[in-house]
Amino acid sequence: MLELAILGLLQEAPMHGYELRKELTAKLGAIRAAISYGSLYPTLRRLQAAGWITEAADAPATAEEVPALTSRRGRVVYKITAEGKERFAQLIAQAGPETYDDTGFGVHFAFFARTDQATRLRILEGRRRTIEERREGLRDVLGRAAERLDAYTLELQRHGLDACEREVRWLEELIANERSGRAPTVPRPGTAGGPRDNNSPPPPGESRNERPS
Amino acid sequence: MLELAILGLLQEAPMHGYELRKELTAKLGAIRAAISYGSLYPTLRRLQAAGWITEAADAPATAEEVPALTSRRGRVVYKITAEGKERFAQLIAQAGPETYDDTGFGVHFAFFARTDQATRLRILEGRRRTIEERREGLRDVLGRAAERLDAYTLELQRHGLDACEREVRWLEELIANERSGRAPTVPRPGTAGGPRDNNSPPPPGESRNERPS
DNA sequence: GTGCGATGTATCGGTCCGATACATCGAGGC
DNA sequence: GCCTCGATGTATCGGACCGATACATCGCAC
Repeated sequence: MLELAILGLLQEAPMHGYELRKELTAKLGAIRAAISYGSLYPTLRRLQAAGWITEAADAPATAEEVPALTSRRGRVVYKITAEGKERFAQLIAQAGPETYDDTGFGVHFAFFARTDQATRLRILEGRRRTIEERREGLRDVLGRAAERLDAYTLELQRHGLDACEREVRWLEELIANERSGRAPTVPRPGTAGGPRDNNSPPPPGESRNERPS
Repeated sequence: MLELAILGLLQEAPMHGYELRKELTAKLGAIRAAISYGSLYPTLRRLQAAGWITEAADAPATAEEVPALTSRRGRVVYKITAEGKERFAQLIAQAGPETYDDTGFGVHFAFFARTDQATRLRILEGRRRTIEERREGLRDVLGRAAERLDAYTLELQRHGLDACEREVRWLEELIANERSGRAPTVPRPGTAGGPRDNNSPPPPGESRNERPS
């Protein structure tokens, strides 16, 4: 998964590790906390060894030589290679079971802008299937084994069931949109904050964003 | 986490590996797919080495000897030791950062029936804090970096933000209940199955599933 | 002039997963 | 009577990822 995410991000711009982690966190913030360096750096090394990315030490400010003072190691900028782009295309197009679990789906979805429509549809439907099965499992437990479980465990299952039902509905919307060629936006009744406003009302002073919709 | 879950389950009854996995899946189905044997068996070995569980080969049917025919290995039943119970109590009572991530919180919550109220409150509030921070991160990205991101990534963030807000509300309810000594049940508008019943109505006869919607 | 937080690269031990292998047992078909 | 097939059951191995930790530089506030 990390491999796919890194390749995808480097396709937009060359980056060094630290930056990569920040972008990764921004892009995948909805599905995982933050990528650990203990995963990131080894993976970068692996990708480099495979020839999918290359190291491009960033030139200091002016093109002037700066002759090895204190042997400044500095940041290591990685960029994707042609083989790397191929690899990305191959990874993004294939959909196995690991594409449907929480993390795998999230990463794939985050790069849907670089995925063709048929694959998008396939992944959305696979994910829906997976969540529907999880939902049935929870319903089973809540129905069959309810008296064996304590109130807290039960409440946990109910909350999980709720989340499943919600996600299935979300996926249905996305699938419908996908089929009709509309933009991937799901209507949301009363989003955070405003009672009837569609987007987050920016505090006056720094008003950056227009309204996207 | 697995260690805590195993110790918790074995506190209810001795079990063998396969059974343990099924119970684990039932109890934690809301937060993780299924425990892999590649985690389960090594962990069991580790717990046994630490003296927290012991192996108790189950006696075949009658107490009669069954003299080593085909060297039937059979199932290995594990039971918790006194030290194991201590270990469980210690693990369940302490709350660090790893107690607040998705998996850690889920496991702790699943054993809230064996946790004292002060700890429950501490964990619920820590979890709320964690989710609030995640929520703020998502709001930031949606507000500040919206124009840098494509429509799919944006939709993913919105869905994540939604889930965060929902979970915070759920936690608020649970915290309020906890403080007032009520049962850990959160009111749910149109739950699956019953329109007004509070608990699972055991279906008469064999008619398993009513109509879900 | 100095401490401190952000930036930046890197490794190590440990947890957990997915694939795989293999053996037993009861039910059902033929 | 035989045979296959799915559920039950134990186990290992390589790999992905995390959390803790270490260390170095830079700019800025005090």
